[in-house]
Amino acid sequence: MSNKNVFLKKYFLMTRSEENYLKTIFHLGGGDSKSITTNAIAEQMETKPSSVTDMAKKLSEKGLVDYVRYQGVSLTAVGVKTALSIIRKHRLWEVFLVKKLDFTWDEVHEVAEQLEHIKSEKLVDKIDELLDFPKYDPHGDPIPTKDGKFQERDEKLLSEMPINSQGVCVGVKDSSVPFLKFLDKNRIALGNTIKVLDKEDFDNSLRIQMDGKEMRISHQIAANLYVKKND
Amino acid sequence: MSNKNVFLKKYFLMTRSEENYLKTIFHLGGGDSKSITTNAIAEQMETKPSSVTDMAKKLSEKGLVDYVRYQGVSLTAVGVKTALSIIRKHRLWEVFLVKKLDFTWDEVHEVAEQLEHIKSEKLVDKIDELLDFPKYDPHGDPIPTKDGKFQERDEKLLSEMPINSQGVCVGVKDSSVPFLKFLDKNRIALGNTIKVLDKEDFDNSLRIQMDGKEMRISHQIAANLYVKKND
DNA sequence: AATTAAATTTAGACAAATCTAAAAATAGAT
DNA sequence: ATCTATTTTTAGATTTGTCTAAATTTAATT
Repeated sequence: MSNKNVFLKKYFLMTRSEENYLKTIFHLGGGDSKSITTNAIAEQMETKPSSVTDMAKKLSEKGLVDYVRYQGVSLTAVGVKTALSIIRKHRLWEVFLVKKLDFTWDEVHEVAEQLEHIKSEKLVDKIDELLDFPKYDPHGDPIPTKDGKFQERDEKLLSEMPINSQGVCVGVKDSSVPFLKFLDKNRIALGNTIKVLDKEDFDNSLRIQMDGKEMRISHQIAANLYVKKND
Repeated sequence: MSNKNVFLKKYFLMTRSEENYLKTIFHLGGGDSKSITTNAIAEQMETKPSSVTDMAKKLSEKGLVDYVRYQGVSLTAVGVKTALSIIRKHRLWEVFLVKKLDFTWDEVHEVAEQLEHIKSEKLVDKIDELLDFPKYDPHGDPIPTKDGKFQERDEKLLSEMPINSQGVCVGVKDSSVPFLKFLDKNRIALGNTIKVLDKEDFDNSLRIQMDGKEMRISHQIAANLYVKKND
């Protein structure tokens, strides 16, 4: 292997495992120069803290994270950029699966976890174009742009909306399969307009109007649905 | 890990490396119970014969190949089925890249090498459906069906066609990037009708008619183009 | 400030996939 | 039938990513 390739390998080629660590650290908030503990990362990734320590050293060597022994890790600028590019791929693939291949929103995550590691810049850009440059994935999470910008959402949890206000359902906080299946079964989908009719003091459940018909939902549901206020 | 998962791991979950070996053995003819030498496999995969020996033992343990020391390997029925499912995925993804994302036929192979390892039966079937169940990939190679059937092509090399016969260009024998780029540059594409006007005894070059206009091509080109005889 | 509990790291081991160098088996030529 | 030359395998080492168990550091409590 030539010197040049050694350079490339060390600084540009990411293994699947390294990519997964970066993604997890980002999701735990390590992009805001906040230190994330090895324990937190281990728990999230269902691995052991000692394995995380090993990887922390490796990513630190590569300049992707700042790592201080016993203090945890945070992403460097390059680390953030790399994490965002993986998240971008993940979310674009999710949109593709739902929009082009009729996957339901609880089926997409597992497959996208694999597809996000495919290495081809042209492929991602073309998928983006095919989907007409979507801004949000099927769970309502924003898709980072090619240059790593994140468009923030001006949204609220349904549980925080005042009585008589209304908005469009734009995302979920909990994207676990059981929750998504529950939403499907109750015909709650992204894009639906929801109006808060009443709140029950006793259990914080809500009476809402959606697509003309009234229904009652628990606080637990309302606290996991993001709504974009109409006005 | 439960007993059941151990079973699943040993007998169903294939690593990327295992899949690549099976695919290579199939392409070298190991599907016809012909023994393929470790040297041939090593050369094709750009690895060392000793590595192939290790993998041969492992695949043999799993019942995917028959391996006799010093004699080489051939695929078992299960091995053939597995190889075909990988080849099916590879070729479907190639069609997808060309038809839906405007990749050129010399760009698709490298990306398809990655995509072929994505594990989701639903994904493959849906891609197949989206493409309207194509029978051939962009290089003219047949796509195995879901149940592992291979439709054979009734085709000839252009170099073997008699004078004054004509046919439709359906595939390439050599699918290297330089050859594919050459074809692109000379406007030779799958689907074109080609008529053999004359053969030159001296160098075996051909005078052909394609899309109304005449041209001369070398024997080397003609010996790498598959044509389906019209009548 | 000392002690204890919790978190984190180190040291050493393991499995997968590869390699090199040496040993063994096969095939071809005389 | 024997002797080479080639092919193939073995044995042992390496890298990556993981683990367990022990040691170390930090944080919390009194």
